[in-house]
Amino acid sequence: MTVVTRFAPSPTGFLHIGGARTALFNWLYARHHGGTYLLRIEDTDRKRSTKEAIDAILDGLDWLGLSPDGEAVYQSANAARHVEAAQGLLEAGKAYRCYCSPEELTAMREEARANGKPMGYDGRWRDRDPADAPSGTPPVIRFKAPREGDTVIEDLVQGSVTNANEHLDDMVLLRADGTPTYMLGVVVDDHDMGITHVIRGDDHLTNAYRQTQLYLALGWEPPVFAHIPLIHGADGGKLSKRHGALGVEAYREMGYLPEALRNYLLRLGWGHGDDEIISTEQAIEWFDLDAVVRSPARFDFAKLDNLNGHYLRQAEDSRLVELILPSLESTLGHGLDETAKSRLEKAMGGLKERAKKIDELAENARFYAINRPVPLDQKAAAILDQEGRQKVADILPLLKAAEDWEAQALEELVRGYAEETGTKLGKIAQPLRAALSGSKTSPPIFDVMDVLGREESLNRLSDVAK
RNA sequence: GGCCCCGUCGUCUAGUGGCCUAGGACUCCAGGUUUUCAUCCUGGCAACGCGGGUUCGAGUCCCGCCGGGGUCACCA
Repeated sequence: MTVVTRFAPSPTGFLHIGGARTALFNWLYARHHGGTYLLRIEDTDRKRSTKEAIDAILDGLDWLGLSPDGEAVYQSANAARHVEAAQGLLEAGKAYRCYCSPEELTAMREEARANGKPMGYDGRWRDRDPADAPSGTPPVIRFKAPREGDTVIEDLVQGSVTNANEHLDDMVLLRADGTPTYMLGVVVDDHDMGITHVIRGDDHLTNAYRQTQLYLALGWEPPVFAHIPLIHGADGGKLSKRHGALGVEAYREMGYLPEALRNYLLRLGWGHGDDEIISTEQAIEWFDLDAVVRSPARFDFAKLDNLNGHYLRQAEDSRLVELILPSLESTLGHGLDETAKSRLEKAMGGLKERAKKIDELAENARFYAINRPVPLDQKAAAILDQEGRQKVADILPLLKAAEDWEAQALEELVRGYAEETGTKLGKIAQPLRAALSGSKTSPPIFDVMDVLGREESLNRLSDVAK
């Protein structure tokens, strides 16, 4: 059997982090088994679905490298097919018309709650004579769910889970306006799309019982289910879009790399021995549902940051330059010329070692791209006091006379000078750093001079020398 | 409230009856390397929710309790 998975978000909000992980697991499972990974937009509720949300989901998946195999399927486009399935059920006596008004339903629920009874629909129209139907009230179509026995799901993550059928009420298949509900839509679409494995958040676990009953009533074989635990916030509470969870685009804006987020998400709820840094190729080889943990995990930015730092150091310099350009240009207020870009690329090796996120990287790189005079931050100004400026002035002639303007040669030059004058290297390096970068920290100072070039370096130093 | 699921360091996890005086990673702390910062290296703090069983032996199996989460729509 060829594996076919799907990620099926509803376009009522952004692609949040839990959804992203669900997509990742579906993608990984399909890749691992040489199967197909599809995307279906669950826009059955037309009123709450938005174009913006659909775009955000598509963009988010694309950024994460989790674009589907083939075109996205829109559930709303299959409405006719859903209605057809419901009609079939009605004709077969497996569904019925219910004329309860919303008010009646609410009253029913309140009474049940007051009496401590299950709050579901009580099935009052289940076996009622159609002749009792009130005129002028369009009915909803409800599924005639089995009332005896149990529904058992052999879930690949949760194991064998059972629910007594008496706990499940008769769900609505077709609304009074004739439109299909999500519950009907998923079943029909998953069947029609040939989905073999339904991997989703375990908030859908109870739906799986109902859906299994529907599959059976329709004469279809249910797919294999795998319900993965939800991701919680740092406080242990539910992390959902309703509680301020962030969309993946927010992580992108915060300066995270997609491969880092993927690695982090992978380790949230799944493990492979002591392995932490796991490449996508490796993940495809190792991933399977049996290693998915059953308890919910909390989201931890500290670990994400650490992972991101790792992937940042691993990334191509040219790619990193492209990534920092937008924020750099916006804080600088102007575009960068080729000189600046090539400086950045040359400096990137030393820069990426010192940042955990893209925004931080951009900030640290800024001094390479600015025009003189270099603004000094507080710490740098303190270093460049009378004495500091004097140090710069003292060594300036030596640097001006340097034959070879290259990191190693410059270092030898300055070290020689330090030795001759009996000064600690740090005493000279810090003023140079402050003058050149405008702050007290930067990549190795001789590398900085190398990247900046003779003219720019000397000019920046002259600016502060007295 | 009914039903379902979960419970190992602060966090993510390894652990499937003896290899566990519970391992790894992140965070934090202390050292080392170093021209700053960061990287890197070394070391340290830190956990089986509680109570009963079963067993020669339990983090691992069973029961109860407690705690957390999910779900009960003409939303998805």
